[in-house]
Amino acid sequence: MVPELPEVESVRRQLGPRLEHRRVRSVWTDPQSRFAEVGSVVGRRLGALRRRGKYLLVRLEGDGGFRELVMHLGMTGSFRFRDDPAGWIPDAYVRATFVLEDPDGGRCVLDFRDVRRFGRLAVVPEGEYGGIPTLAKLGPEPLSEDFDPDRFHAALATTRMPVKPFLLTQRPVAGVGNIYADEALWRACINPHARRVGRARARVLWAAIRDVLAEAIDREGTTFRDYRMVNGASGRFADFLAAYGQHGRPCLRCGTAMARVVLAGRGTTYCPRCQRR
DNA sequence: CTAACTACCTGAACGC
DNA sequence: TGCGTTCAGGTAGTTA
Repeated sequence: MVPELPEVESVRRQLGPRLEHRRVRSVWTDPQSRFAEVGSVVGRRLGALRRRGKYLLVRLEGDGGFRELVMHLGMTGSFRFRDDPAGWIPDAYVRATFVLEDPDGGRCVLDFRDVRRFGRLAVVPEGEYGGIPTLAKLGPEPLSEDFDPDRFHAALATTRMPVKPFLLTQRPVAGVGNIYADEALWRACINPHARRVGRARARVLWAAIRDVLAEAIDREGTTFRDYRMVNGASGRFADFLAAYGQHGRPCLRCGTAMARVVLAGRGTTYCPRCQRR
């Protein structure tokens, strides 16, 4: 449901080729959604669509210094092309619409739809994320070489927060949200309340994060409720969840009933036997 | 500076 | 059937 790194990466792969090198002809934004500054993308040519954590970034090519369009799907954000063969009728939840023109003059219409309005669209000078604090302090990309097991262990040692809420801050690693935090901790047999994670267990968690995110990207993410691909399809990782949403079901490793608690205000599912404190 | 708390937002699910 | 309440949760802003 919730767009985390695998979901955002899947969106990036589908959306990117259809944005790059196109020029923005016009933009409409929902006045209630505080996206007014996005109007400044009109006339700009779009560079490659990149991703950092759960953020999508597009360089805006134009006069003077480069600026950047920063997009976050929040809880329920999605992009759809209105010329989609499956048909896409804009509804009350479309918060922004981009009319794009390709170099041959062909036009297409891209809608940003977001029921709960947690999504964000912003335009900033390229790389200047001071107004987007989570992006400014974002940890390393988990599937890049910047994500190093020893540095991850060191990062975990800098806080006294329980490990799961700390993962959700996006500081030790980028892009892990509630679903994949529960999955990675289950795989690593680490209790979500743990306040100290030793070097060896940090390495296991490091590997678990990389593995679960890579597997979820292979299946185009998890669709729990709202999340959809740009083409409207659902992600196929939901059937492979071992922890998230599985409370009451037997643990896939030991058969003990999975437990659910609220930790730092977030629903948290774990195996009380495999993931002992 | 860190960490804890709350607001934001709305449909779905739930309870009586 | 209908109405009110609770839940979901990523991020940002505020407070201690």
